[in-house]
Amino acid sequence: MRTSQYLLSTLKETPATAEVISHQLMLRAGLVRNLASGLYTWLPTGLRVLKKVENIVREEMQRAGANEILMPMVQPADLWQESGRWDDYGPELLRLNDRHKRPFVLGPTHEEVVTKLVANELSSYKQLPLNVFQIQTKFRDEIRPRFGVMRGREFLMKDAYSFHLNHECLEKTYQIMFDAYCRIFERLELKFRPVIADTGSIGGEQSHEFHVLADSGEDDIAFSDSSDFAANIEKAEALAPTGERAEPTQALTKVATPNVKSIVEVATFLTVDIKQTVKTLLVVGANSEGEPDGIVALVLRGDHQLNEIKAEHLAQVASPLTFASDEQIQAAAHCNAGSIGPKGLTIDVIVDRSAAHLSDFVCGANEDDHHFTGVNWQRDCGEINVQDIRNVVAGDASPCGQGHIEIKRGIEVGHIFQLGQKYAAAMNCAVLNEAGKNQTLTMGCYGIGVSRIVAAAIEQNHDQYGIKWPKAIAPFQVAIVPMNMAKSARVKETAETLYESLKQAGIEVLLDDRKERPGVMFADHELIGTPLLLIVGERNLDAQQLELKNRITGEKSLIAIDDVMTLFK
RNA sequence: CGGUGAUUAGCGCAGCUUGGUAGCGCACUUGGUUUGGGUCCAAGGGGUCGCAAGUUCGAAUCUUGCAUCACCGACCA
Repeated sequence: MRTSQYLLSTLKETPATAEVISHQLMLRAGLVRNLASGLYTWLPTGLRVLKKVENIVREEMQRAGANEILMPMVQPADLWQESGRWDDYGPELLRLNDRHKRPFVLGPTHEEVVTKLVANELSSYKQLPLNVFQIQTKFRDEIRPRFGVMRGREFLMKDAYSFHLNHECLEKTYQIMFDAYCRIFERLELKFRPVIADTGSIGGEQSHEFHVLADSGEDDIAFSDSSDFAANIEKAEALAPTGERAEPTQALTKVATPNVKSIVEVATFLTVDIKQTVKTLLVVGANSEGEPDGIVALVLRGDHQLNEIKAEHLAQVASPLTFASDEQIQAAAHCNAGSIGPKGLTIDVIVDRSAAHLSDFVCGANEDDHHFTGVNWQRDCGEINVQDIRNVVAGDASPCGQGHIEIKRGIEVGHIFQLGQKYAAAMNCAVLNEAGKNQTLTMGCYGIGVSRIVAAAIEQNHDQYGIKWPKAIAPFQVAIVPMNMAKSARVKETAETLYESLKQAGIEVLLDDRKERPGVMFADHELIGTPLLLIVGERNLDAQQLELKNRITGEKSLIAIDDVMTLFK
């Protein structure tokens, strides 16, 4: 490709709306352009990278035995009603009507469509297992699109779905996909970790996320400092403190705490360690059918944070988690939010393991501007329901039994699930088994955010001058940068000859034939991150040499023109 | 969904307080100059100042409404 024919579209200045480095560089290097909130056009350079990521993913899926298909992006609503997700999915699901007023959705994922497909196509256990995948645009009407293509509303995703007669067979494919994912991210040269994850709205049993480690990531990942345990913080278990709870030593005392509301204020006012306080959160409860019903109290140690995912998995708590309104708080606790405590509440109380381990602690007195000190669970509150409902924090004992927790940020670029029979059962996806009986299939599903990987790769690979692409996904393998081509016939001829021979060898080469000053060219190529620059100039031509510059290492060296092709062997 | 802020040329911004029909840098066009790290000089082109209504002789500027974009939050107990 010649820059004179190419839509390079680099920007000298950073657009004001771009917050994270990958978004800034994607705009500056001319990879993408914003169309509307969360919607991006891919320019030639960005598309080249996107296609390379896509191809690596495709190759590894095929190597793992998956079949590529392509399903429609627009899906009939009745499929979603059949699976139950028409009601469950919420406003992220963009719904629309066709000209006949028939309801459709823009596909945020394809479990329904693929389950329907397989239900129709398969009839015998002999056809199992089957793994199909597609690489396709998804649409999710995100609450808050941000960070460019990192969390766009429209994005490119690889989604695979496997079908099995039983759970053992699913486990095998799940492991094959787990390994395929590791190979993909290794080929992409990204620093990544598989982590244990929650299954979220997709539903199902076991699940792993694949995270690219970067400070700009949106997820907290909990690691053990002495094993390979890693889990999304949503899922990382907080172990109960070891040892017996200390015996009460203090008398229960009610103290006035005028205008003292937050836990920090309480601890400061009473000069106690924040770890000797508990906070009580009131949330909407759930009845035996899982319908929202009543109010439930959740009690945490003052310095801990509620883990909403863990809380909403509890049978007594409504999902999604909803905090009680001020009126509901008054009705349940007879005081304002700043003074609630577990003692004397008539509603269900669920106590976190760490809070349950305290003795002689401080809590609200369920009376405005008053707290209790010297509270003890058994003595003052009776039997309590203890659960794990907090986020782990750095330094906690690792749930794997080895070492302690460390927390890092990650960008979720892949997610694999053991779905089980949720969709197959809802959509009647079954085959005849060996006994000639109808048997519902067991499913797995496996996603990779292809467009997000492009952003994640930049987050991990950049410097002050621009992007430093991993070799496997660089938009071009090499750029030819001629010095003063307009004035020197020799430079022009050498550059052109080199360009032709590289092109013929199938190498992705960009010839910078613009009439620009060297500094402009260098700056542009550093910005878009081409790994190798071949600099053609009068200076070295007498010796039949070129300058070779490595974008990643910054090394400069001289190379004989005749040896250039050896660089690509 | 709540809060905050922004919206003036392709991009980054000033002008608004104190109303008089718009400016700077970069980019772009033309000519010259320069040529191994974002040259320099000169001359140009480009804006219904987000949209609508109002106040006024007169609105980018004041008022009201709307839209879009972005950031923060959704842990206050």
